[in-house]
Amino acid sequence: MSRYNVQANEAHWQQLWAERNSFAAKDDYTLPKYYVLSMFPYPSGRIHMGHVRNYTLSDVVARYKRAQGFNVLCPMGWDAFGLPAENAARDNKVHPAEWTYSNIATMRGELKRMGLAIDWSREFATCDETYYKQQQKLFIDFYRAGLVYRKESWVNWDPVDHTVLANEQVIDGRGWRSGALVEKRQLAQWFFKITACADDLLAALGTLDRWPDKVRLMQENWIGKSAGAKLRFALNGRSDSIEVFTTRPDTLFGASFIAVSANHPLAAELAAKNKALAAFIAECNRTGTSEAILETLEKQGFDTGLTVQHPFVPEQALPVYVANFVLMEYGTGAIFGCPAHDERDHDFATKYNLPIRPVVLADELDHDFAAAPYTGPGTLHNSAFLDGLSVEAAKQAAIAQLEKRKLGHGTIQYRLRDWGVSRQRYWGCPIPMIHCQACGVQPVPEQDLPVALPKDVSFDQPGSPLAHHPTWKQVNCPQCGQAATRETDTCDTFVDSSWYFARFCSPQLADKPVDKAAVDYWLPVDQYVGGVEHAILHLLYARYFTRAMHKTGHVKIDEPFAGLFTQGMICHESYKDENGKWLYPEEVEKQADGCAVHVKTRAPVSVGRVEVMSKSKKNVVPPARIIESYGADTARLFMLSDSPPERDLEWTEAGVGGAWRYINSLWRMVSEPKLPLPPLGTPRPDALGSRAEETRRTIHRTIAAISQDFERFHFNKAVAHARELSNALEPLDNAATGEAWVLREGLEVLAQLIGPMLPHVAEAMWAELGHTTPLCETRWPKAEASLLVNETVTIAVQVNGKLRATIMLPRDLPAKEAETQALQDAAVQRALGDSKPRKVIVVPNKIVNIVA
RNA sequence: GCGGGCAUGGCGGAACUGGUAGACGCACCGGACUUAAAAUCCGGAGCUGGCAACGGCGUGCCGGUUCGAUUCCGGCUGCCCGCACCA
Repeated sequence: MSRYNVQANEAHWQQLWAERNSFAAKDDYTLPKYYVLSMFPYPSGRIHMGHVRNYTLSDVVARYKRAQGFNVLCPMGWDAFGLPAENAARDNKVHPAEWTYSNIATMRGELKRMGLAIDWSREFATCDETYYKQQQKLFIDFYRAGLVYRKESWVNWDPVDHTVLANEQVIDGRGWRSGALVEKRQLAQWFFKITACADDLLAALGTLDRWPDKVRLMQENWIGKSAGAKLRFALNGRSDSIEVFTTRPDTLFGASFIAVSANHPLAAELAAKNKALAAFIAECNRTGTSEAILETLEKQGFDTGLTVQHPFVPEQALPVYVANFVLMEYGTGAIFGCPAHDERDHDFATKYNLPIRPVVLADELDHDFAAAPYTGPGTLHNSAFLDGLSVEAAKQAAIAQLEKRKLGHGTIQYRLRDWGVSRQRYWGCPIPMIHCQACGVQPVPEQDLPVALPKDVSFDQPGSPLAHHPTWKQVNCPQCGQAATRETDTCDTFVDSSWYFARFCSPQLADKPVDKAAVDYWLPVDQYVGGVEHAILHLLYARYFTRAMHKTGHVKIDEPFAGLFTQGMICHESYKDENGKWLYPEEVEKQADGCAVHVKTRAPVSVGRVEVMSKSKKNVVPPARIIESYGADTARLFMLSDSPPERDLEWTEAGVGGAWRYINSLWRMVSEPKLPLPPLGTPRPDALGSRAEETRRTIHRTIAAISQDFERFHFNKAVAHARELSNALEPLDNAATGEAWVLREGLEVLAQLIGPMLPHVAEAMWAELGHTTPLCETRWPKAEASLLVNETVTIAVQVNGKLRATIMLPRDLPAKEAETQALQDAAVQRALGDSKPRKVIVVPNKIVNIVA
């Protein structure tokens, strides 16, 4: 029995595709195009199973669309800047560039072994000077267009590493690496004005009909639009006022205090003369922003002794507190507290004995305001001109009155904040700006780009290596020529990934970020595939960046990704030894009794939950090993079968075995066919036996089914349909009735249908069947419409809703006749017994239900 | 706390707009081939009663609409995800 030689075959076809340049996207902009993109990988060192799943999914789409005649662009690149390279540099004394490019080389090799239909000629890494030079140009374009600005802002500061931390890098109030208590500090940072697009980013979500609802909803919540009012409270005994934002202007008459953030300018001003307040503010700033802390944190306030005037009741004075629960980053950093109708305000008022004044009453309910606030709908009371109005009407009326008295105005507030892109790191795109004492901030002149990273840097001391570099930042001001300094911050790596998809359209272009004709043709990406973990940040930033590139004349679209698919994660059982240490799957052997032992020591191993593969739990399987022993097709098949791609997938040895067996049986079907196959191109015999006819129906129904499965990303069903077709071809063994011809037709179609999923074995089958042109260059098969409908149909017959028989009837038989036939069935008669049918429901070609 | 999702055999899952629940596979059981094993091939199988023919029960739980509900509606329960002192 000949076995399919996976290694030789896969190498052969991969080489042939490369030689024939089979997957190059054509720069002929008159062809119908299809742009398939996977989220490009970070070159961490090795390909992991998540990559394999991601690229398999996009590869099926790419190959399917290519077979349909589209000019397909499916590129690959590297999201290559980032902190791990600096950590490697510090720990292993290897330069970040060397570490990164060597990882890229390894991973490129691993990816190529997957047999992906990628146009490798377009590959680049974001750390290539040619790429980040163009990014610097974009940065300057954005700066000139007023989309980029620099401002002082509060940041998470790690006092040990001397660096700013992203919110995600603060764990329980401590730096993720140093473990030091994170402080809040004010620092000058570069920002992209994403909030200016907030409303458009929100509204346009409605046009993204090929995005998962979940992702759109997450972005909607992230943008967090809320309508309300901004209003000023005049400070008693001073000439200034405090501005607050509220979504409940209707409850203004229930106000009993004002609270400002610990970082509010007024708090800072007062703290300068008040040590106790300064201590309180320091305490607030020390507390991290982590959820765990916030949940247990008590509301705390510091009475400033100041009071403000109520805007509608001037004689009423409200105390002003500095409070730990008011965020400087949202609204105006100050609120008015209405304890009767807000949970936090109620907590605060209870603690500090402030009045609770109910102003909204529900009609029927008797609410205990001392115990809890009331936040539902109702009618306004004790509120002067608002009395008797509903909450909604009162909001409008209050805003109208504020505007009339020039005390405030209706406004829209977003949760979304401007995108801070400054990072005090080395391995990133340098922000191309120069600080001049005389001229202020100046962009680097275009002819001086790129601002390249210096090679000679040290990672021994904490803080930014660029800032420590002895000479790099010294430069002359492009405006006045005097000595000036470079910006030493680099860009957040999310900037790099915000436009790479556009660069793939013209990756070698030297003088511009993108070629207009190329991006106008290729963009938007027709199908983007990646993990849900990027549902908010990356996808939102890329949407913003595209708008910014539109405004600066680089592209003419706003939405970069027309279709988005978010795949599930790969899971695996986890294992621990007797000492509670995690073990890799390859260190564990499952025994016949179901118990697991260590391969070497034979010590018992406890089998844990099936969890997302992660290095920390060691429940990972390196794809390279699977591909070496079973081949890329097996790995790909496993990824596609069983679990729908949006769901999590459990990696199991048994599942791999099943995939492997199917690959082999596919090869066997063509290499050792049950019947001698007629030569390629033999015309269909005039007379086919009934089994041959029936098999042809299955063949053509499968074409239709798999085509639809591919369109809908139902790859698990596509695999099932392919296997059904394989099973349907098995019984063909009668050469006299045209079955050999049908077998050939079935095998050819099968090879074509599995081609996008299992490209290597499909090519091997295709060649074995006598074809000389590679399968990947042939067109997708068409189903013969006449074979998609049956002349006879199986009708289910129910008695009182219970299935009692199935009968074969001619298609589209009149209801009356179907009814008669159904009633004559023996099983139906038995089920009816003595009772007479009272009513019969006939659904044509489907079901007859007899109600007795 | 707010927002969203999911729940089908031992397991992953299928069932298009309400119409034969369990396709396809994994694991399992039996048989063939083999000195033996592997590989391969054939067959079985939701649970349950029965030698069988045949019957009962079954899509997390309770209820509703319908001739008919995995599918629609209301109410629970359990898991999962996102956001969160957002004013």
